[in-house]
Amino acid sequence: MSKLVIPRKTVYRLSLYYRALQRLKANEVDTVSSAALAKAAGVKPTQLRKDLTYFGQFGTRGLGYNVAALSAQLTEVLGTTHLQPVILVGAGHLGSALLRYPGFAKEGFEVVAAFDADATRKRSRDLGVRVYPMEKVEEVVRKKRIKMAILTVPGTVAQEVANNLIAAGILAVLNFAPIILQVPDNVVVNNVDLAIELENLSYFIQ
Amino acid sequence: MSKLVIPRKTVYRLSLYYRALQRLKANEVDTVSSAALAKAAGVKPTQLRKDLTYFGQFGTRGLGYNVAALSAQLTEVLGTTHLQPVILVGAGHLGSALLRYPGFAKEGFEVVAAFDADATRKRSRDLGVRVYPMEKVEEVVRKKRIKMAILTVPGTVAQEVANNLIAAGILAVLNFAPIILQVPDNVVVNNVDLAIELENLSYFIQ
DNA sequence: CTGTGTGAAGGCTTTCACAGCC
DNA sequence: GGCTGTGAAAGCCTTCACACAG
Repeated sequence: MSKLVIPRKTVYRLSLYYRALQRLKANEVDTVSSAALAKAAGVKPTQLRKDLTYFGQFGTRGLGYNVAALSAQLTEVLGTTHLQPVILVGAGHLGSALLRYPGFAKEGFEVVAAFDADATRKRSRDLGVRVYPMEKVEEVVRKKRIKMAILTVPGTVAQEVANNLIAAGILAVLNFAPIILQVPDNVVVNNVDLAIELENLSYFIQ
Repeated sequence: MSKLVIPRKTVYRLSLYYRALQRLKANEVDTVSSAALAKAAGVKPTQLRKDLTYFGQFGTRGLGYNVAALSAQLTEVLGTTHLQPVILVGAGHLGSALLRYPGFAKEGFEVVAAFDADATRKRSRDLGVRVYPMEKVEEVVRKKRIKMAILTVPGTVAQEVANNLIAAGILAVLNFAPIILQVPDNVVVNNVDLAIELENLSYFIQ
């Protein structure tokens, strides 16, 4: 009922809160105030409280939030209760590094297969997952009903590859190529553009 | 005079426009309408025009924008006219991949040195830049007057390492560690959190 | 007295609508 | 006629102020 009314930015911050809660849990803290949690997440306390009200009331007045309970609620809202399979397309330098990046598995994502135009060149290194030739991508996506893809191919072919992925059934793309993908309305794209992040930083220290 | 009033989000989009213009230039297009450029950058035409008015008038009514001229103006505003030296701290999988990533140099950033707690383990591979032990970081930052750092150390030590960098004179950090860094007001941080981006995508395809 | 929940106010961005110029 | 430049309106998000609960 409430899902569609949660603002995009709030959803994003929920992940930050969740992260911070995991750290608190690891430190065996079991209650936290909005002030403390907000600081850990880099936001203002009122914003944290407002964000939480979008999907319920979880705190105890005068006390704060129960770490375990709030954590569970966030998992629920974010839909990260079950593992989500992901493919990686483009096993160059960046793609290979991401395959070895432990952060995805830690947050509940499993990279089940990787694809590259030149599958053989990468197979030799141990990437922990099989690298298939690009031609296989549609077949695998369809068969395993994969919905999410990490796209680390060169910008020149990114749109074309994205089109194929979408045709095969991919609904969400984490795009590292430095172009804006044109996609249908039902497909979500998040862009990670490292050069732009640097450029942006450099502006603010001029 | 105008720099401080340009909204943060506008600055970010200026980089997108710049990118799109480079592609147009490569294709020898020399005039572009706000509609076409906006599409390439993934925004609405009115937004593009509004963004540009923050620092001047560059178009010709009835015609559009001169690609080369607008491109030059953006370089000016973004302060990317001269090369900006950057250091990379933490040469693990992700850090090493970033060292080999051609996108930084292409956009005017030179990674001049890398640092790692275990400097020797990485030196063997050809990363195109020297990997120094972590203890050297303050010295290098001070001597070379480096202002920007890419932080790819584990989350557990990220805050501590960031403190050292800032003490040495770093003013901007591109942070890949999955924590929110607490920094003084004069320091800028941009966070890139790959797991959160994936989590965010997964929410929207539930 | 501490700390949450929330309507209302405020501020920031985006979008509209159209005047102005080529 | 086509397309930019821009004040005004709308929309969205954040912050405030304070009621309320433990």
